[in-house]
Amino acid sequence: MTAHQLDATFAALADPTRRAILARLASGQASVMELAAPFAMSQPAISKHLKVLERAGLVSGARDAQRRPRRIEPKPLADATGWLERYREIWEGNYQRLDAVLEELKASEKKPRRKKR
Amino acid sequence: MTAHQLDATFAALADPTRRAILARLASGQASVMELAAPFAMSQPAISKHLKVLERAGLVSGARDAQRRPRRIEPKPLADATGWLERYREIWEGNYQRLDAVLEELKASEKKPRRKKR
DNA sequence: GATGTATATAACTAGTCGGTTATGAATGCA
DNA sequence: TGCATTCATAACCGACTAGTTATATACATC
Repeated sequence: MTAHQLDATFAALADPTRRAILARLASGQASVMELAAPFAMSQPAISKHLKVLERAGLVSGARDAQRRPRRIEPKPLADATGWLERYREIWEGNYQRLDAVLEELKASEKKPRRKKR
Repeated sequence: MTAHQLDATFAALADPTRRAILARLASGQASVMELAAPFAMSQPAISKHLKVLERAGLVSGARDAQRRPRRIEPKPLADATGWLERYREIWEGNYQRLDAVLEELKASEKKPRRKKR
């Protein structure tokens, strides 16, 4: 999983319309018209959002006559979740207190040039 | 947790420099100069990235003389992870086969106006 | 008080984003 | 064949992004 893929995945997730589309697709595939229905937005706008999602690999499309039903692709979403979870335990551990301790250590082992406030 | 907060969080994560900054901060707080060191990028560019991270609430800054050491803020990151995980089991469950079944059902209960391929 | 260091801010630029309207292409149906 | 439906694409626009250089601010040190 490359950095570029993560870029595209998180960028795709950074828009409420696209997140809503993904949420809708989580409950099953849907056509463009079906996906567009809930939004006060033109059909081409939805097609553009779908293109962003497809370019990120989060969604794929089949063909059924004129319809292009889309479905979710779980893999890159799992990768993005995985990236976040790699750091989760560190983030949620109480390292802020540890930071302070390390900072004190660093400050005292060098010549103490910083003034406390 | 509002949609706007999720927007800001995912947008902040959609840049490799900012993800690297977060990864660095996961191992302890750091000053701007320390954060800038690994990148072939000017100091103002890093300050701007930090501003994006702060505006999203992912990072907070203290003050220590001229230095502005930053640390990670786990809460909004946990919220974003939470959003992804809400759908994870659906995404990863084998709903694609189920989609097909549902589609067949829908097609057969209405007048079958669609032609199979 | 002068100088150096760490950081922020301003002004600028090129490129991307998210929307629009208009139009075209593929398909099903009368 | 002709019409309706579904969807994509093109051209355009204003706002934002990610970088730059130059400069200002705040503080420590000499």
